[in-house]
Amino acid sequence: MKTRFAPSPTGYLHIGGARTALFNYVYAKHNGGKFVLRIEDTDFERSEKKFEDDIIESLKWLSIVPDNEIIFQSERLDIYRSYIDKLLKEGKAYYCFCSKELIEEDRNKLIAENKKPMYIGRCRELKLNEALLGTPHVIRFKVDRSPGAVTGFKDLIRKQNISVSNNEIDDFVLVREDGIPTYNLAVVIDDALTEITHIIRGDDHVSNTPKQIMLYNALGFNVPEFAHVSMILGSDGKRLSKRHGATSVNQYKQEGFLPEALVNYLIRLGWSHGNDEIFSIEELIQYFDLKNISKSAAIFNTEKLLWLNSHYIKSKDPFVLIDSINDISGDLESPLNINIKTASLVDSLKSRVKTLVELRQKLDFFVNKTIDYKKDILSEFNFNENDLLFLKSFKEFVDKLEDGIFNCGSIDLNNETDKENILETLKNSIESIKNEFNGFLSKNNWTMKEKAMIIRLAFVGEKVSPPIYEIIFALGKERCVQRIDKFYDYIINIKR
RNA sequence: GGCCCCAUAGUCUAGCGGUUAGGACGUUGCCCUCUCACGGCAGUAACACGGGUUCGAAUCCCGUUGGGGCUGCCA
Repeated sequence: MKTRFAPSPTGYLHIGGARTALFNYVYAKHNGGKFVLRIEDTDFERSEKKFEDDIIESLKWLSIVPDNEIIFQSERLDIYRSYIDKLLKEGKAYYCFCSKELIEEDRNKLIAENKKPMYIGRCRELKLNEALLGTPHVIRFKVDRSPGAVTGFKDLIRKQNISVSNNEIDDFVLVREDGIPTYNLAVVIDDALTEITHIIRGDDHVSNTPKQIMLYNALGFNVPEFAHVSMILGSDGKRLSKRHGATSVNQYKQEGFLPEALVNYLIRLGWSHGNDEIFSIEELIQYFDLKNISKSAAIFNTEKLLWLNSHYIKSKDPFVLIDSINDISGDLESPLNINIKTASLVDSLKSRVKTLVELRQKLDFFVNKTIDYKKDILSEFNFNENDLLFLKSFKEFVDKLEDGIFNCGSIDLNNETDKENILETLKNSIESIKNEFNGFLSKNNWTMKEKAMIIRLAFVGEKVSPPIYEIIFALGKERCVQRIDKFYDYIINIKR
């Protein structure tokens, strides 16, 4: 049992491609089989190394790992040659010397007559000679034209036979003028030679399948099973394209999505397992079956992807999140320091964001040395003398907090037990701050509700933030005091 | 145009001849609450249409409509 994913490196790994790769991967693993990656780079005009790298990298990021050494079709040209010779010798393929212009003329004529634009078979029975072979030519497949001939196959997803009259199938080109085999020939030879048993691919290949089946038969290969997965559509029901937003896997990574979320989303787009929504890759391998793949096309819905992403972000260890954020931060952002203070904020922020990018952004108040207060936000509040008095005594309170509360000692982050202890230490510190702060409030007959906002504004400059105690802990005494001072001056200024 | 495929809420889907048509995202309301989230509870919304078959159809058949794919010396 063996499946494959065979992208052409003419673009970045597309989410549609990622989904078929995923289907192939989990299906193979579910059945204890192998999953093969093959790069179909026979189109030298459009293939690029950077796309090849992107595809391999993106698959790896998604944890879709092939079992083989990656196969490159461009390195297998000799192999294809021998099979072409065989077809030629057996009269199953023929040389065609018609120029592109001539073909174009034929086409236009047929279209004008309201007929299907197919090759008219001018060279089908041509007598060959040396001189002729020296001129430009392609090699075409000689489709069986006997009356009533039909080619079909059973599709594993549609669970029915799909067949087409041979009259609908052109004498398609097997080898181009430059001697490079076309897609239909190369796939068949490679799939057969690598003994692929199940071909799971996009819907857009259904009409190629009969051609390929003819080739399997002509070359004496066993015909594999076929499963055609419906396509992913954009929000307007049209084929997914750049105007629908991100389409490449790497783009999603850069936008702060977790691979688990993308995998989970992609698999659920067209596949189901009862009412279940959340799947780890291990669970997918356990449950996945072609039986439960939907036949109809699915519209890509970013909202649901965001929900899954927030779900996985919430479940992550803060240190892992810090790594992931640093992994995608650009040159403009300074990398996050890996320490307990950052982790404490990340841990608190992770249930408030939907992407890593958003998470990084919400950390700005902490990462940046100082903050700038925004007039449009602060002008919504009417601060008075009492607020100034509060700030004064609050500053005093913070200043008197024991240094030990903020000091968590040095921790070796590579040490797992240390890492475990971190959370405990963290909890204790925040608990201490909470107790001290509540004592401070009740001593003065103040409540959290009435004082939280002014503190939040002073420390973060925004109306939304993580809980107050956690901010105090993360910021540390010195910066807290600085910000209270700055805020005090700021509101005195606007009062004037 | 021709050929092939598809059709349950805004979206992803469960359903496989008898269900109050189930779940999830979204959305709305409430609870929790130092803000925002998270979480909890409740609500909202669907079988494209028309014919058959059958005691009975979202489920089977045919047609209509709508959508997608292919129609390359791209894959």
